[in-house]
Amino acid sequence: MQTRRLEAAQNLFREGDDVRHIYEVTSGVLRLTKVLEDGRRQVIAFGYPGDIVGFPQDGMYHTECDAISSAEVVVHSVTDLENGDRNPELHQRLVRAALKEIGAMQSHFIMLGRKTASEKTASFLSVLMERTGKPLGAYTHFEFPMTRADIADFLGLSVETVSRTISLMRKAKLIALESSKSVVVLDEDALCDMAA
Amino acid sequence: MQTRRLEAAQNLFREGDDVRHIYEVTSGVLRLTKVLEDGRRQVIAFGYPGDIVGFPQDGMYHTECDAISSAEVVVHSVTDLENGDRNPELHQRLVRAALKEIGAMQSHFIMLGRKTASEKTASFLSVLMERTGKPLGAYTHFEFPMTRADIADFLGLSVETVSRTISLMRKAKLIALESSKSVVVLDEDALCDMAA
DNA sequence: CGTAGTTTTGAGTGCGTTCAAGAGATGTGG
DNA sequence: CCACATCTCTTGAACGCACTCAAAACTACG
Repeated sequence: MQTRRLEAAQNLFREGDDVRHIYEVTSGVLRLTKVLEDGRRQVIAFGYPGDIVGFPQDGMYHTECDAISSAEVVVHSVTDLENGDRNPELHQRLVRAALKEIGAMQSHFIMLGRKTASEKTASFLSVLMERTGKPLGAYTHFEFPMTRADIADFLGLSVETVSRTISLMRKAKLIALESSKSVVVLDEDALCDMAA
Repeated sequence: MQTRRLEAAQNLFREGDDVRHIYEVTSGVLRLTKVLEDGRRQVIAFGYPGDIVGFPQDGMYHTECDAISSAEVVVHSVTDLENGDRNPELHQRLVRAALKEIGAMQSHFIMLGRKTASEKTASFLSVLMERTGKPLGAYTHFEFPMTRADIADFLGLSVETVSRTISLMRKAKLIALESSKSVVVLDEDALCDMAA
């Protein structure tokens, strides 16, 4: 079973590259991005451990993929996704991952299209909390490697709006910041309410 | 091979229903929608002939699916998506369709998150033209069954903005309207430019 | 210690929204 | 077949949310 290590900021694949492998994240966090010619960016997804990235279309990757923290991935042959003969069990796992990806993207759609800046930001923190949070006394603590710009490009907002919204959540005592990338959630219910 | 007919406005499945079948559109147009509790809607995709809808996650549909014109679908067992043993050829076709769906959704993301109202509307008409347009003299003509509200919910805009933007495109002589759902594209290049 | 990148905050603007009203289309029952 | 009700589409006016521009505070790194 082949693995690969990535340093923070290192590229895994680019849009348009031929797909030979798909990757299963085992540690660290990856970022999938699409870019318009004029530089506007959209972060499609973040790849956390357990996620699979690099689904092909017409034999090509359709996003950029970069590590945003040092990370490790298991390398799978794309053949196992396309064909069930070679390794039925792995094949089924990959197909299931693709379906999960579709579901996740569908949820992200309504966020991008129909939620306000506050709702988007609260949803984002809420999901991260569910996925990576650890109890800290009565509260929940988690860290994340993405910058405000990454979050903004994920939510379809400007960096300034993300920062401002997080500041508001701080002032409203929903969260506290240990550093700009380390959060303590003080009021989970209020955070979920805000996510709408 | 089992098929099913749907009348305009008829429901095919709802969010939360157990997935037993997935559907291949053979005629007409379907609409996949997600709805927030307060009524805000997001159209995830339109299902045109050749498209496959109803990909499951955790055994459940994650969108509503309604016909927006009379339509016909081929009914496939969800087993053939999940398992390659029974019908390898069909299985492969369904997996490929799922991957295509992921690619299409990724493109839709940057539209929702990073494009302006004009760019969104032009992209929408542009894609529809590519997919369903027929030559009409030097121009291209096509019709579509979705209302302004459907388009708005697909693009993350208000009905009024969609209507206004289309009116602007009319005044700029990029398009002409035969009726509100029948378009003649007068200047393809300008339309593509506008799509950014 | 200096430089470059990130985050925060402030001020002002503009794009797309909401609210409102009228025109146009579609369908139903008398 | 027409009158009426309903839904869709368009257009106008005014508002407000999130944006851009600008600058300062903070952080990381060589």
